[in-house]
Amino acid sequence: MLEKSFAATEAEQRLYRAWEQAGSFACDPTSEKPPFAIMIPPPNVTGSLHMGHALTFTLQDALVRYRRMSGRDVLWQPGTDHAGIATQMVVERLLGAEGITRQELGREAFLERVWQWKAESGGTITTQLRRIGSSLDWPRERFTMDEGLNKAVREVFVSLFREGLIYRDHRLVNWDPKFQTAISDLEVESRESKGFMWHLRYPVQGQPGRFIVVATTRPETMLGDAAVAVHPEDERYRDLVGKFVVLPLTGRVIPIVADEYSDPTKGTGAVKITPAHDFNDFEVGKRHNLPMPSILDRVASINLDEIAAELAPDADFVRGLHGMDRFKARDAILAELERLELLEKAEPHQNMVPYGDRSGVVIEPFLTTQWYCNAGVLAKPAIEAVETGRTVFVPKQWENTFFAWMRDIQPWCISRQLWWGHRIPAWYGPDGEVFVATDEAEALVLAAAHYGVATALTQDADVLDTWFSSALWPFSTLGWPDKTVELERYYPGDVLVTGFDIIFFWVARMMMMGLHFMKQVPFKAIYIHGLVRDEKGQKMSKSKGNVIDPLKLIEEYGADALRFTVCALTGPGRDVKLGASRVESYRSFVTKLWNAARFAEMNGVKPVAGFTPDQATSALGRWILAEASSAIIEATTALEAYRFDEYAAACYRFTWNVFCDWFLELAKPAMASESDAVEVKAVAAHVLGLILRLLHPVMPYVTEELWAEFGYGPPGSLINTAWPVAFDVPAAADARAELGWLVKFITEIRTVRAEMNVPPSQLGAVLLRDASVQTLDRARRWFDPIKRLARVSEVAVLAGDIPTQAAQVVVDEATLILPLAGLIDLDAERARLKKESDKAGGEAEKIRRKLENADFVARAKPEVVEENRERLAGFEADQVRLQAALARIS
RNA sequence: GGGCGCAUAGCUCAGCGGGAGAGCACCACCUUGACACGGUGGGGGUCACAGGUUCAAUCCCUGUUGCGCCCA
Repeated sequence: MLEKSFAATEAEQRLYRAWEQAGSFACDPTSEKPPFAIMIPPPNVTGSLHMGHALTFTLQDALVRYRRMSGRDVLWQPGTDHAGIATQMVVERLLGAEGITRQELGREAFLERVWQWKAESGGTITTQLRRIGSSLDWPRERFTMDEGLNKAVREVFVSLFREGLIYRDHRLVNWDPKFQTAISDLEVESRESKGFMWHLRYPVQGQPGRFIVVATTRPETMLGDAAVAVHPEDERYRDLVGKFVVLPLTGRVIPIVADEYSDPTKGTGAVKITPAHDFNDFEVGKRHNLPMPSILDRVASINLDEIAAELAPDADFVRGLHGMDRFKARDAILAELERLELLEKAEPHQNMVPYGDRSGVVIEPFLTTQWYCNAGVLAKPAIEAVETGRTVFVPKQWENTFFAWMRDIQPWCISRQLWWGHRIPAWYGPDGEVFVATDEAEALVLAAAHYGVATALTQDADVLDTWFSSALWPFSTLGWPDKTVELERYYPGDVLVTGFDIIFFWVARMMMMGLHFMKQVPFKAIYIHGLVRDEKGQKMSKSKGNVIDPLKLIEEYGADALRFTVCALTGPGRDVKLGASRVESYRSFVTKLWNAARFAEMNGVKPVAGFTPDQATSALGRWILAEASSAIIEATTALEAYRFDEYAAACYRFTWNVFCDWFLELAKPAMASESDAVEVKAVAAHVLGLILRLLHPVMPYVTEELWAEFGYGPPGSLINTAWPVAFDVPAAADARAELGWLVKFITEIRTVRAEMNVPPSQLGAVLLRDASVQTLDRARRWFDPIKRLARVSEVAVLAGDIPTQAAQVVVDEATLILPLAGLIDLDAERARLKKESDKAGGEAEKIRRKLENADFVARAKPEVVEENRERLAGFEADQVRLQAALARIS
């Protein structure tokens, strides 16, 4: 016997363990079934489960469970990525607590510590993914730093290098002075901040007293200025182009150049050009062949090495800046310029300042030599794959975002000055010659060939961007570069599920690498979901304090409730606004299902071996079976279209509003009757089984629990039970018509009784007037349910005049008379009938006007015209009957 | 500045060329033989605004306003 309520926590742990131990999540490469593969965008190994994970993994798990039940051999590939910076940070922080730095420890010992940390703590996220029920194929779990994946990384690097698609280049990168590494422009967030636009006066050489005023937000970089640029068409400065200015403080002479980058409408129209410290200036510098001195070092302190030779002999102030922090140097330089009367003004200014998203410090454009990948070339096939529909975005609009980014993709800086990551497989000879090879032995062979003698080499100290290895995930996890059965079978994957914020990160890179190395797209579809926000629609963030912990929600309401909530709220292209109250209200649905099952069990409902829908003979049975079949179609269609909201709604509606509200209520008398009980129970069992199957992808625990409890199959077997398919029910249309009538009949009586404030405890008679034989028949047949549900003592044909005190209701051709002596307010009843009649009249009038329009009748589709004629007839008939009812009591 | 999206009941959102819907919240009644995490009934909307196309517009087009996001 089922407990009074569902003990989610206990069931979740027990069932998940059972599934995992039974190997229920495993794919089977030898299977005859068609494969279905989802690669997760690997979560960060340092991460812990947040609502974003809860969303994406719930949706993926629903898809995966649905496909598994639909007879596909499902591979849902789990794993994590090594998250270079994040992981290194975590371990450095631990070392910090012991009072040691990574440098003191040394590279090798440090990496050992990272692996040790990974072994101890790297499983947090994977444990938590189990909590929300993710049916990932755990024995196949991979890590981007695994041996096999490392092999793939080296293979790819060498291969792209030899094709000329990976190369070294000296250009600006986004430099994080805290971590002292290059970072991706995607790891940089622009924050609006209140700063100043400082106007600096640069003296024109040879024209004493004449200045050119440049406006800048970063005065400290003036030490590295290589030119002043003005717009070629700017009249104010035309005569100065080709002349020089004496750079204040340093005494260096730099040219005034004409370049369209300078915007005459902004600031003074003249801009200082610091090629080594600004991305735009870098381009200007290249156009004009300017020197590019850096004046900051790796930690963003002033470094004069590259400008020392050109410093004026008396530039002691500048010499004193060496080693000073960039922001202190800014203050010092401004003070000095002011003293020299070279600071014309300082205007308050809103500007965008780049910050490292992990370090939180201001990012510096920094001139270094790094490894680059020619993303422009790799992007072309990826763009084409989406253009030709080999990969489709769902919803489609996201392909615009993808195109916009891919068509303007910049060279991808793939080297990082970190220790934790895939070491770049490049070795240098004593003269700096580079040898790229999959391992050192091969590099030594190359070097020996190059130099003519065996030559010792030094490996590049840097590691690759984490996304370089994540990009290979869709095929590296399957064993590439080896030709494995898995690779053959599960590549390309069916769908990648992720948030739109990830399009640039994994999606784009996986597409590029997948197409280049596998010659096929990595996934046929990309389903893009929204972000999870709080109930007010605010982004969740620690600083706002509005973060919701999915594990807490699971503890409080159960994983099924959380999962159902997520599905129900996931519409296409919409963010998910989620709060505890939403989960709480959907938990009611879990409880409702539980209670319905409990009721069924109490009434001896049990699956009947060999029962099929075509055996049903009763209208009630045929009706609920036909409704169930419709629900199967709705749920399946929704899942096929990634409409998680519609899937959830279809299940909810059928279970609650059809099965519980009507079928079970109507079945109560039948279950108690000798003659009808057998069939109705068999039907109930059948339909409940269908409900459990339909709901399993979204509510795996409660459905699996009930599945076993009722003996539909052994414990833990629902996960591998076939997804239901729609079926025919004999005389379904008749059953639907009959039950449709019954529902309407009961509802109408309920409505009028409620409006007349008749207490439910008081039963009343229903007298029929003008009822057809069929209606009389039905009323007789369904008397028990009508009695129960509409609080009716008897249904009879009206004999003679209607009682003086009665309410009247029109149901189709019949008028129902409810004698309510002592309970009815005749004025109120007249008002009610008049309102009803007016409503019908109003509708009728609207349609009549439409039908009187010759254009409408001539041009509208015939079926629309016909439908309107029928509706008009219906409203007119209702109005006539309501008028008649009104006349009888006036 | 460029691009994308959104605006429908108090809230969250479906619908999307021919009858304005759901869930939650709200109000009233009901401890009826699974369920008060329940049952029954009800109220509530110039479908942002202004034009246009059409026999017909919440739905398509244009513009306006407001909000959100992405890119520069």
